[in-house]
Amino acid sequence: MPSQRVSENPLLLQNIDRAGLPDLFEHKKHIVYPAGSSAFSSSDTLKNVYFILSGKIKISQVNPETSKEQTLYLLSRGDIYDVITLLDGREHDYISVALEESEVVEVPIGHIRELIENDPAFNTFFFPYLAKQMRNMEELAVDLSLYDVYNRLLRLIARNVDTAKGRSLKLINNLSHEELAALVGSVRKVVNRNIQKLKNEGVLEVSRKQLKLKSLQQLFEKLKY
Amino acid sequence: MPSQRVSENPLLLQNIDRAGLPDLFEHKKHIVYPAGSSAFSSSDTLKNVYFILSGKIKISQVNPETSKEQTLYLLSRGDIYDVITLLDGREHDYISVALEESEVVEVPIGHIRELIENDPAFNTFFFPYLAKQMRNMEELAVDLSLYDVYNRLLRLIARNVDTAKGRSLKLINNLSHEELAALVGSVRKVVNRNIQKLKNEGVLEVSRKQLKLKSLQQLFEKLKY
DNA sequence: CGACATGTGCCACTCAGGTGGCAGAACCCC
DNA sequence: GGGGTTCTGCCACCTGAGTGGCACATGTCG
Repeated sequence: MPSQRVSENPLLLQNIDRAGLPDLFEHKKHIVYPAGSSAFSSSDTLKNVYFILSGKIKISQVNPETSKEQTLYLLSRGDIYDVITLLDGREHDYISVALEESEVVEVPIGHIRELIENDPAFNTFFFPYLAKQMRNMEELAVDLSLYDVYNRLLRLIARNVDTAKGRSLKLINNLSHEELAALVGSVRKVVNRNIQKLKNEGVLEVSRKQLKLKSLQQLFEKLKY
Repeated sequence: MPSQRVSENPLLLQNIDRAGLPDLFEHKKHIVYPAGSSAFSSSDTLKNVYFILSGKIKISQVNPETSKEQTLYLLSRGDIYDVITLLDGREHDYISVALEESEVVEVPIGHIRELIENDPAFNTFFFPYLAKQMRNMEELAVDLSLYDVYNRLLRLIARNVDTAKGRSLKLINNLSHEELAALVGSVRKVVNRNIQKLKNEGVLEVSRKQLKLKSLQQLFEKLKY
């Protein structure tokens, strides 16, 4: 079967192996970012779209005055960046850092625009993905505005319980307190304080760069409201 | 000319008069919400999409514990709601209130989905609109996380300087301090404090339910970072 | 193995911003 | 015109969360 269209697979990247994306993207380019390095930039995403194959890439913004940082997206396998520039063609300010070694596929933005125009199957995947991103961002804003750090942490954990694996948390299981702070919009020491509290309350098990759920029930109890 | 397609006008609602949307939307329904009433609900937007013709509709979320409120969107002429449910078909939690008398056109969600599938001209309007919404929500999250109330207010004002009319502010020019607080994620008294400060600094002119820019230059000076 | 970098845990302190309360101004509508 | 509602401005007070500083634990790598 020649040149299978990526869009014929509604789960997109789920079944694509390391070899890369199907032939459709002739100009695709496989890139590996080492842990700690900065990944694509604002000017890159003006020209290309990036499909994340593995790893973890943090997209954040920083207040130059206070140098406080807020993580906006934590990209991992299956994510697409930058959908905003993809939709309107305008530049988008952000900083990106690979939190661990990460593989991505780079595709010229025009190719994806063609897909969106001509390939309904791609869109059955793409539109709900857009919606998910919008919901996530809305949730971040609501969390920041309506909940204190303790509850933001609880909610972050709850969103990342891995229903399959039970006790370990997906996506946030090997982040430093510094990174967790950037995710919930606070600072390291305040996050630490609250993690200690959660530990004492029997919600979490904590070790260096490792959060583990101790009791799902405890978590839900604290979360009730 | 029979049945003009709405999509042939890239500015969509800009040129549509009170009579309503073109015939394309056979099942369209014209609705007027009185000031202070709640508009469409989560279950409404599961079935219909709403095009705002006039007025101001606040979409917000409330923390049931503290009853603090955060405004997520301030819809006015040209806005479409709810794009998230439109994209993924799933329910979306929110509260809506018409801050002034508002006219909308209700269209069954399936009709718009057809437009998106079949009408590229509609999409040249729709996709950038999506991007704008995403940028706005991102900006809200960043503001909440990285700036204090004083600066959030400054930024809110800056985003609403009416380049045409100079001194009066678009969209936020006739809101109570309570509503301004919900917009910037704070509470009435804190917002009041900061508005007084802005007044004393010569940035704003203030009267009941009326903010006016006093000095654009003053504004930009405070905003510099 | 040992030096160095990174991550964690706690202390004491400060302060922006949220709370409660109240008086007076502005507006609305009968 | 007058009673009631909404909005505004200020006060004093409290508290969550950010700051600075430091000791120690855990990794990493030559």
